[in-house]
Amino acid sequence: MNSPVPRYSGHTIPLASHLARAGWRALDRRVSSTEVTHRQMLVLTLLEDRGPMAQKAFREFLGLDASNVVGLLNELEEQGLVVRRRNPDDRRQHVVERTDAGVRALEHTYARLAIVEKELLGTLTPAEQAQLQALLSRVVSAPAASGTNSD
Amino acid sequence: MNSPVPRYSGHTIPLASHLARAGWRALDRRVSSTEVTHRQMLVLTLLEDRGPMAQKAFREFLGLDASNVVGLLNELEEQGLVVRRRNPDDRRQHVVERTDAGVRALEHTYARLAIVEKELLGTLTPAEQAQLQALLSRVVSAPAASGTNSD
DNA sequence: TATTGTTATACTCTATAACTATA
DNA sequence: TATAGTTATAGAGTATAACAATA
Repeated sequence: MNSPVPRYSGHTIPLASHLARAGWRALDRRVSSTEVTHRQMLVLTLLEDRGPMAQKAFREFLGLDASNVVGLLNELEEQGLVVRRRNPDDRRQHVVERTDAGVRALEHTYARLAIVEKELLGTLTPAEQAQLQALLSRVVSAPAASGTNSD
Repeated sequence: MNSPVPRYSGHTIPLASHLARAGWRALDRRVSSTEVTHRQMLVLTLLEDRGPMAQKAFREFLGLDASNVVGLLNELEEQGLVVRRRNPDDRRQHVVERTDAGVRALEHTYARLAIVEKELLGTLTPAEQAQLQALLSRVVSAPAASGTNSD
């Protein structure tokens, strides 16, 4: 089929949403049962980018509710991909850290994601792909787009 | 807070996802009970972009499952924002069309979306915002990124 | 027999509130 | 009293399969 497609009347958020949905669908379809879901990947990625951190931070940076973070970390801990340990300086906090298996699992999933992105972004030149990524990165890094729930 | 933020290790899909999630959250928070949800907006937008169409098309263009489309259209029809009528040439099909109220509701929601995007994309110059939108638009319009469920 | 749309259903994702343990 | 994390629960979003009507 020659791909008639919504234009979303010139707005950016619906376009980003469309790309993200297509990307996650393609990724989860490609990921075997020994690997991680796309939501688990977000958690592992944040740990890769920023090192061990308290659970509170996942809520802030990922825009996830605290109760979701608990469930996601439970899954990852059961699979042996992260560990939770108490912070001795403030025993209310759990410091979350990746295991070696967690590092490997993320790398494995990244390989899958790279394939998906190659397919989805294939109409853009490499330079344009880099440009798209840079623009999105700046937007997401801006205060307003951080996952803050304004609470 | 000075907004430390995930970098997602240089991938595009997670960045698009982050922006989309932040955008929908901000939009739905801003939308009153007399307005439409962001998923309903996608349906109305497709009708605006492409005119009256059968329900099958929503599945293809939006990447939504057929059963979801039914529910979404039920909501919109109950609110009087779309109408379904049988296609006389193929009585299996329902042709979906916006009502005047549907047109107005979409315009109203677009005004909200414009405010949200102004906030979220504010770190980019207008030229960069246009560039981002153009790149996303090309990606989404490419065959691979259409909501095709490969079935 | 194949297709469009519908229903029933279950599973995933997200949000809210009440709770605990620490501070 | 406030904060980090947990649990219970409900609601939104999504996917699968069986079905009715029509082709």
